[in-house]
Amino acid sequence: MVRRIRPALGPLDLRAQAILRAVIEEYVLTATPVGSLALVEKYNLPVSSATVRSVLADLEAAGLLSHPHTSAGRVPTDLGYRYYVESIVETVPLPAVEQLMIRHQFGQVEFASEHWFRLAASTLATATGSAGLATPAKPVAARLRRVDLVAMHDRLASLILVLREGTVKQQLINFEQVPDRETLAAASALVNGHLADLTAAQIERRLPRFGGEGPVPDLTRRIGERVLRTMRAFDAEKIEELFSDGLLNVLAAPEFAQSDKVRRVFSALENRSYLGKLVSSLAGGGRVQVFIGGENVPVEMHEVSLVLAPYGQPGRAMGVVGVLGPTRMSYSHAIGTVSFVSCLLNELVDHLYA
Amino acid sequence: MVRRIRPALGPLDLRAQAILRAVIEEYVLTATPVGSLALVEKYNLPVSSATVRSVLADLEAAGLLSHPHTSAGRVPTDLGYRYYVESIVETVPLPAVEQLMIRHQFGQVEFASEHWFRLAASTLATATGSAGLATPAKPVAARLRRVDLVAMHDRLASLILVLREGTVKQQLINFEQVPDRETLAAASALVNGHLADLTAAQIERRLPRFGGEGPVPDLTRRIGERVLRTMRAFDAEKIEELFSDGLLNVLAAPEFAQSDKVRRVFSALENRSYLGKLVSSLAGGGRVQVFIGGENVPVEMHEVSLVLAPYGQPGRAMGVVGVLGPTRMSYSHAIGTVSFVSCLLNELVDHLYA
DNA sequence: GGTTAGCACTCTAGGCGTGAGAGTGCTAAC
DNA sequence: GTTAGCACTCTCACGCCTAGAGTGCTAACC
Repeated sequence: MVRRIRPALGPLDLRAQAILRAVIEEYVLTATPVGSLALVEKYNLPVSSATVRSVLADLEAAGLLSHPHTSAGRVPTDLGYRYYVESIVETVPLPAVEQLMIRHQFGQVEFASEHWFRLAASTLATATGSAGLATPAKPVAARLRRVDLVAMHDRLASLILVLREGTVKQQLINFEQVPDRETLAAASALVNGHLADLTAAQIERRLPRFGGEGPVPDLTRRIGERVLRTMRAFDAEKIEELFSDGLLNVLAAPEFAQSDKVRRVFSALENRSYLGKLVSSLAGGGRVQVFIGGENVPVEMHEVSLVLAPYGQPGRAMGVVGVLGPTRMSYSHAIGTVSFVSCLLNELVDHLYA
Repeated sequence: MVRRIRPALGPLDLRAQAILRAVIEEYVLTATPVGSLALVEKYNLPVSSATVRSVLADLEAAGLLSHPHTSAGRVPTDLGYRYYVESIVETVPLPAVEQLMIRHQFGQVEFASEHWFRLAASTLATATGSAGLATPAKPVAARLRRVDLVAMHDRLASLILVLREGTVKQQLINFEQVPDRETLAAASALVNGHLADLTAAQIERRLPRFGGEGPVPDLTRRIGERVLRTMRAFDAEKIEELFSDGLLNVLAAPEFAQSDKVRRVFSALENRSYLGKLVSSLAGGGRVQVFIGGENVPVEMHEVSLVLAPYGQPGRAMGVVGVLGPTRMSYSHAIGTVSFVSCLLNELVDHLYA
């Protein structure tokens, strides 16, 4: 699903690594091709610019750097970033100050899972200066905790499903005439008795067997079917809810000065199907993963990178948080931040499941 | 709040109106300044280009048209559009075919209010080629229908508020040790008995009076307070939920070829406070309203127009739907579409309230 | 008086050439 | 293996120019 190109070269010698690193970090900073002279001056390299030039030529031959034109400096390729991320950069944990600030923000917010994702996205956005992404922790297979029937008026009732993971789903049901309160309560009690703590699959098996029960068999059956349908829909929906924040950060980057590129980034984010795939591939567990520029399959994402991390409890409920930014992003910082936020969400989800 | 500039001129004579109309419609179509010759040819005007030129000069003097530079054609001003919208264009209802298609879509979707807003936004987006906007129908003052307490595990419970308008709010509550099922049920029954069908203000008055009741007075009191807080928050939140769709449509328009303009449009949409004000000013009732370019207060919205309509039941629950597009948009079509969709939502809300 | 043809005028968009500047790659010396 | 020196290449910014579009004015016309 993700075209992952491994650097097809032996380990670079230390000097080459240092120079690659310098090129990348300088380019991340300035967004302009970097030349040999600038490198020597800014990074106090113990060699002359001529030597640097020959190393740069080697790195270019290896496919790690490229050349917009003859008389321009070097620009990292996707492969260069990949090598940098995997072999050069050390993952620095987020500074304690920032950790504290973020923790504080999470302390401030209303204690309801929905707020956490929004906050995660916006926190990531401000901390990294890119766009923050977050999906809710989605249960692998939702389990019903309880249903409730509430009359809205004499022809409409509201069916409320509380799922074991704390999510609430609501559905409206039309009636010729809504049954009285006791009947509704009896029906939902019956449904609760039979279907509580079951998954959609289990409910489906159980459903035929409690067809004609209770004082109003039709009603019970109807509710049962609605419950099943709703839970099925919930299980099926991929990442319908992908919170994002700070898109403007990304659009402000100089590489998106032309509006068509802006539009491409934009449609990248609307490409839920690809992001959905990434998310589900990540949800298996593991740590922070990085998807650089052209490694992303959709063309509209060839100029952006994703730094994503799963969170939650494997096998129970998983979600993903991360960052979307220009390929030219500070990967070390992004990785550190995403990693921290995912740990934070882990704690919260753990708390939810005790 | 909205700087509304009324055209400060007497009624234009018919020929001038026809020419203004032609200029606007041609400009909407082509996005390039329109010249006198093109007008005569395309719109079969019974006069020569010289005559048209003198009329154009008059319209420009009146502030309805402007001139990018000496040798360019005319471009409508915001005032020109305003005059067009108020005095020239006849509001055409949406063609029956489109009406049917939209109705059909609404028939397909899950019967739950949340889906309607999303659908409204996306329908408007595709129908008008601009960005579609929709806010949920927000009750003037929410009324509690019922609360429910569900244990999640032994230290966490979920408090569920069903509001009379069909909305469901959920909150998590921490415990040292969650009380058993019966206690929770008793407590929520007590709360329901006292607070059902009340607004936040009423609950606040009632709250002190049922302090020490029931088997677990502390619990009851705690829930009561949480209920109040949640309902307060719900009443206070402006248009936290503004669904939008089809932003890419707008960004693709030639007037946003430079990326800084794109960014401005973008931040316009994130400017929830202004949109919120518009929404609440509209929510009083009334029909479709149009806000053209510079009539909008925030600078970042000076190049876009809004066509908004309220829907819902005045005094009970109101929301807003509409369209955001470039100033150069087909107002007649937008007005027709927005009007139709707001009527459709009216029907749905009516159904909700019976 | 309103309308029209004719015409000079104005302004922009785009193609072209030029020169400065940046950075390379090569070579020969260290 | 490293470095200084230097010729070479390419882009970017600037100014110039022309073609084209559209106006505004004037004088003739109905």
